[in-house]
Amino acid sequence: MPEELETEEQILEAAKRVFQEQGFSGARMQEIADEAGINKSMLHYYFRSKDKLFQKVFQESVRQFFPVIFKVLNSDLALVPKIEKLVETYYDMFRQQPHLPRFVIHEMNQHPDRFKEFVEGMGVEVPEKFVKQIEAEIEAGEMKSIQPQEFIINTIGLCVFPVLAQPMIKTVFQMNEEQYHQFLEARKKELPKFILNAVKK
Amino acid sequence: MPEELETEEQILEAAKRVFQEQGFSGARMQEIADEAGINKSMLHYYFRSKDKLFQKVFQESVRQFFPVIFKVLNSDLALVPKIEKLVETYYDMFRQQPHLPRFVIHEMNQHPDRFKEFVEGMGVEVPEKFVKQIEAEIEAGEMKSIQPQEFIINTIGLCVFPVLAQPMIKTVFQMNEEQYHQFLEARKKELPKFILNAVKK
DNA sequence: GTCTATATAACGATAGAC
DNA sequence: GTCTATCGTTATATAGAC
Repeated sequence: MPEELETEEQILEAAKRVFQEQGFSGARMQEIADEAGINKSMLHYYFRSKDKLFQKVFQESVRQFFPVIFKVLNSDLALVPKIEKLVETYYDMFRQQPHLPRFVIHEMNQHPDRFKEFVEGMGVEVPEKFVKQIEAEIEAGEMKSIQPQEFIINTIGLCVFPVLAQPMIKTVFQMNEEQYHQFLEARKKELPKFILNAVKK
Repeated sequence: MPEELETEEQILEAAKRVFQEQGFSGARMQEIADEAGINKSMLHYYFRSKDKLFQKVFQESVRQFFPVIFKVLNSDLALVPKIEKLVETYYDMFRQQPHLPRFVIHEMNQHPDRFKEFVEGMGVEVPEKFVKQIEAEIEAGEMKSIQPQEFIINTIGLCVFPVLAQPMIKTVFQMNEEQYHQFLEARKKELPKFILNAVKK
């Protein structure tokens, strides 16, 4: 019994690595099997088809990418520590799974309808509490007038883009692996300042 | 003679559409042939292999994505109109080729070494003039202290992300095609303000 | 240059022994 | 549950007629 869960879990972990790196059409069932250290036909025994295995991985990835952040947004923190926490949460996630954001972005654009259906099914909504927090700050004169959705999109974009654009950044600004890593580390502190300045009155 | 150029150009245009939408591994030579209205074997006659055809398309896409923007950055405009021009240039580009940024991001991550070699070969450098402009503004006390590379990355990220995340934005904020289009239009005016506020002293 | 027909390899998926 | 062997399909690529 524990054996069964273990194999299934090993497959899912291997599939996650391969799919996130190569995407659905670039991934090979053989490579997933090798990565999991098992036979190719086991993949079909456990998940029937490449598509079904992919769906599992994709849905789990979406669950990591969005709700975690919305949880932070809807927490009870004040604006400043909340943004700091948000940036930190994202960069911790990306350190462990550097291909996660590109994977989600690429695949949700390949099948937008399937994506929409799935996300609506899992009950992701506009982070209402955060929206109200922003509106309150604006009304209190603490913050410039901005649409909450703009603010959310800008914040997530500023977190995600440097990870998506890693090869470009390394090339144009002539960074090696170590320098890029330092760049991301420094950014954890600089980015919240940039974001908060943009809306500070 | 004009015929030959025409066919080759038709193939490249078709390949551009299919590759940008589906990526290298997702694209099918048959689909490119259909899209170009010609026979499948013509693709090999003109470009020998899928990989060679892809390289052509990818390199042209990279040439669109980067240098156009660096040209704006290195122009003689003052900071404010320069940022406005930059945002406008990107969104004009994305309206014509909505899949361009995702394509470049996905594929440069699939083959970072090949990408680096190619970009270095085409002589893209840090936009020095813009870097000096920012340093001058900071020294004059007009602008908060920020690393020029941070500023460039933030600006491009803020332009690109809403296009990459289209399905997510539509779903979470419940927009239809028309509303998403309005959102992008409004953003052309709002985004420069956001960026400039973030660095204004 | 452009077509049809086909070679060749790769991939997802299944059958069947253990 | 796990393996080996193999089927059926699809993809890239080429050969050869026109």
